[in-house]
Amino acid sequence: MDAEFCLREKNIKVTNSRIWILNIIDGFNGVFSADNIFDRCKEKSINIDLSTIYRNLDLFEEKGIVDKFDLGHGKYNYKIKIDAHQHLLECSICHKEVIIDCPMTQVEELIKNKTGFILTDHELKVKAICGECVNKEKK
Amino acid sequence: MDAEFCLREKNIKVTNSRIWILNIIDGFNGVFSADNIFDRCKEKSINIDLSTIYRNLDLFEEKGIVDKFDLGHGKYNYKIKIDAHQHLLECSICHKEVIIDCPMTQVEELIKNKTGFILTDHELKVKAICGECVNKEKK
DNA sequence: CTGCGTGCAAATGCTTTGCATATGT
DNA sequence: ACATATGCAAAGCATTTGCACGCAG
Repeated sequence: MDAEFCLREKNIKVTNSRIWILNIIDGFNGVFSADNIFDRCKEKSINIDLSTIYRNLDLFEEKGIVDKFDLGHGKYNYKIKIDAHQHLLECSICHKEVIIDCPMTQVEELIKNKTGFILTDHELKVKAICGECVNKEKK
Repeated sequence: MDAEFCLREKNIKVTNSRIWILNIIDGFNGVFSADNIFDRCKEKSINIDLSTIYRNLDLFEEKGIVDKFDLGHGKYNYKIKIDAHQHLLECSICHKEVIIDCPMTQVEELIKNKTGFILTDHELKVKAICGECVNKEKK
């Protein structure tokens, strides 16, 4: 992964901290937390503050570079977004559509965490009603 | 909902706090947090400590009465478990099986939170490999 | 009676924020 | 040059814990 390219591509200002963080993240295969990055920095004697890590993880999430989720341990975990396919949600009533990032990432991690099983593939179909139609129905 | 019955059924010692909490939870339709319960207690002038609420929510989660999940707001949300169907996960390699509670609850809430859409139905198929087979593959 | 449940107060731990300085474009 | 990013220290906030007392079985 070329960290610098990745940053430019997303219109994020290129800084040393960000390059280091991206490279470190890339070294973990899979899930990591803010202080995993912090620890790795200390190992490498790179001085990056935890707050900087949090600020950048937030930024990366916003820019679609990482996913942020929770496994119920009272802290956030992150994961590089790869193969980030999307799903189309269509309201069964008014047929309005929205696109969402595949929500299975977090489910995968949850299942891995609870059972040790690794999801290799999924097929997800959902039916949904949009908020407005729900409200109309109530009246 | 008969709170007392619900508790006995799950072999949980019946206490006033627990009955109150269950009844309050039942009054919310849908998602709630620990301090939603706390606030409602204060409104009703019932003296239940937040720590008691947390302790009991943990217990209820363990006993399968509620689901605990996170919407990315830095706090936990809970939801009464209704229609708690399960999924069978089978390892594609050794065919070992595990049963998990349907993981879509959290997805539902996440989607409701992000898009306003309410999921009304889902169909989920997954392929998975168990931890041991993953390790064997690595060698 | 006896152990579990609870209130209270304090601690914990992750995450966020304010501010002065440093850095990238 | 100028806005943005960062380090540092301190604050914030949800959740947890220790302890003495109270209550259910």
